[in-house]
Amino acid sequence: MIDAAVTAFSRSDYHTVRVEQIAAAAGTSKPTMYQYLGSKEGIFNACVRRESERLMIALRTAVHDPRAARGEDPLRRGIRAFFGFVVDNRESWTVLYRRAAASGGPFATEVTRARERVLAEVTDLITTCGGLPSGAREREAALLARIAVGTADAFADWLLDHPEESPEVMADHVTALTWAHLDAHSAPAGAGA
Amino acid sequence: MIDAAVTAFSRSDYHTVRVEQIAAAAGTSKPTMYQYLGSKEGIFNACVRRESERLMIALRTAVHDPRAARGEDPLRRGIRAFFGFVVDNRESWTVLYRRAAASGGPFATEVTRARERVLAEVTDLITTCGGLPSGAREREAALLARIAVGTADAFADWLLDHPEESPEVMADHVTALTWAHLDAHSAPAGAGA
Amino acid sequence: MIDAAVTAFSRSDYHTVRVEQIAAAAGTSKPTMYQYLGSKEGIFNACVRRESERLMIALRTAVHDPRAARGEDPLRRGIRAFFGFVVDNRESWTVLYRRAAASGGPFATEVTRARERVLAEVTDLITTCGGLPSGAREREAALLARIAVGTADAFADWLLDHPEESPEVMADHVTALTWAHLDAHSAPAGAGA
Amino acid sequence: MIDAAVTAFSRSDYHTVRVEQIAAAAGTSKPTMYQYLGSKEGIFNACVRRESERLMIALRTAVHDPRAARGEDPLRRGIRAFFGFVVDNRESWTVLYRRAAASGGPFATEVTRARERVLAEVTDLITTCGGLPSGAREREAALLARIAVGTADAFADWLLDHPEESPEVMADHVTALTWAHLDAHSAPAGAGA
DNA sequence: CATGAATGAGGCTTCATTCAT
DNA sequence: AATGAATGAAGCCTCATTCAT
Repeated sequence: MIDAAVTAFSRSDYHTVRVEQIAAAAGTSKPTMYQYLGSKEGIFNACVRRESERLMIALRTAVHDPRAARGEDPLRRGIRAFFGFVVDNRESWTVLYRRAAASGGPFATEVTRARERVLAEVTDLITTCGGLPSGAREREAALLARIAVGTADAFADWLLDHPEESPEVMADHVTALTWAHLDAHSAPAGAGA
Repeated sequence: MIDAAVTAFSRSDYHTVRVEQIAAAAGTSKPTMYQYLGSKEGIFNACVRRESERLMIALRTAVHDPRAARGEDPLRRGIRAFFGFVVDNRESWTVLYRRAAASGGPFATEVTRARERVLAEVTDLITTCGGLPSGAREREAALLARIAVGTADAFADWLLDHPEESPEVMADHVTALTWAHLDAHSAPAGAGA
Repeated sequence: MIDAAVTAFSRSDYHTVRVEQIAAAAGTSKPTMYQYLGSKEGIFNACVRRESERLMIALRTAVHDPRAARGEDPLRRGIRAFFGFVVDNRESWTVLYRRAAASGGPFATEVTRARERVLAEVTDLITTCGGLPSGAREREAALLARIAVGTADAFADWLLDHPEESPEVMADHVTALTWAHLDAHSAPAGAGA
Repeated sequence: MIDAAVTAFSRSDYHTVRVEQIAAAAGTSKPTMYQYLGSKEGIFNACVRRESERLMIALRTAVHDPRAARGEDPLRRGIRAFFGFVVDNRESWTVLYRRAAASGGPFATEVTRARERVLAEVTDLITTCGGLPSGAREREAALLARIAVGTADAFADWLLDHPEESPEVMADHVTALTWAHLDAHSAPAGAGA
């Protein structure tokens, strides 16, 4: 039922999606949805909450995965998981990130917070993984998280037009990019790397 | 009059913005707006068109600026201009990029095209400036453009929460980042850069 | 529900009738009407279709009525039924004939066609009933139909101002008039008949 | 200027005609029209008044025409003139009769009255011309007038589809019809003439 | 409990109508 | 005197939301 809602909200604007549309896609009727989710905003929030949770789990699982190779960088595993999630769950990602970015003002309680939660999680990932060079504080981690998120978003778009690209390779790019920024930050003079 | 519309559309969702609201902010009345722009979609399209144009001009001007230092990289000047535009014209940028990204389906003729135009312009900038290392084709330029745009977007957000940061320095970061990606792309090994 | 619409449309111009007005008269609300009829034009078309059907049925029933006196002219029975319908259902008639005549251009799909359908039905009645004198072709039947319709319309108006008149007697007048025209047409000399 | 209005009002419904449309057709601008006619209703009333006057004059002129043949029936001359007017001035007639018939309630002061004025004039024509047989009172004249008007209207429509018909011959039909009715009225039994 | 049917509230759009030029 | 530009008022339509079944 929420699945249908996620799909719908990922395809169109919040205001463009009609509750009846979601109900039909979910194989039920409007009143039933209202019984369970309370309101349209409730439906949307439920979507955000659930997909948000899924992303968090994917991230944490990847980072703390005991089966992971010892030698691999936890940060790298995290980035890979994050990036993979965005690519594999484009609908979820759209609802989580794009719709949240689109809503101006305190539209839905959960909506704007969702973006922050995503950002916070990625920031946390970067921070706790200790990938930051000496002198880098959490502030830098936050900026880095935003850039990583923006990059992943851009890349997901890119894959739409170029399906032949390998997500794996691209994940490497993003990781490299992140590291590159860490270095660049240490010496923000300008050119080179 | 379009100014008011841009401000409004940057603050809220397309559907949330009320035409009367724009009219009031523009110091005029609804019918007057309809006389000039035809419809709500017309108003929005006008915004997109104008801001789009402003961005293009900013970009081209910066690249071909004869007053620029001889030795400076045209690509760098372009990136700087682009980035500066996003930071200095957050409202324009929101309308141009975020709103366009948020609209699902072929919402407005101009809207989805705006995003592509922005992307195309940046791609063009990267391509024609010859900043790409040997072996890089236009496909890489397109990907790079998306990443640059995503990064700039993420960064503009960052500035909102941290106004003490200097846009200048941050512009350098982004430029560095772009270069970093160029390098990373050549050798996507992973670490260092 | 359509009853209320017919009454409303018979009382005022199409544009003067307010949908809310109809809804109120029907004991329901605007959205309900739109759910069933789709649009204001849909409401009007529904009226035209239904009343049109009623007229057709009244006509055909009268002509083929097996209980009718053997010796009576089918044409006469038809004219009587037609005339009776116009007099007894002034609202229906107004919607079917006057509103259709008033609409300039191809206003509503059903509207202009309604008038033609009425005319066609009456023409058909006259033609098939074989009431035409020798030498009369279908062209004369069509003209005759128009005149009969116009006469009935004029007469219905007359009854409004003179309620004391007996419709029965007047129906005879119209029938006589129709016959008279048939004769007049054969010898359009001018006087007497 | 009124010419343009008459043409416009004959082509479309009162509400469908836009004042700007009339102004454009008249080669002037809206404010100018308002200066002269005061309001949209004023414009319409002016049309009705003028065309009404034209019809009256045509009728009276024909009836009292001293140049007319001595032996010809004045009533016949009147009917002929009336009928000719309807055919030759379809626009005027539409505004005068059809639009008036369409307006329900006390729409425009002049409008509903126009129809009555037309009817009254024709009634007067019939009455004063003394064509009525003994025993006929003005009531019969009024009914007769309505029927004549309705017939003329129907006939004008007919001519649209059959331009090859001669108005002259048809005028004879109508006159014959009128006489026929006079006779029928004397013996409203039914058939024959 | 789950649904078909109903509605209250509100948005976009359009005209008839009037000032400043 | 004639007009381009501006607006107040009002209508159609839609959608989130709720009763009776």
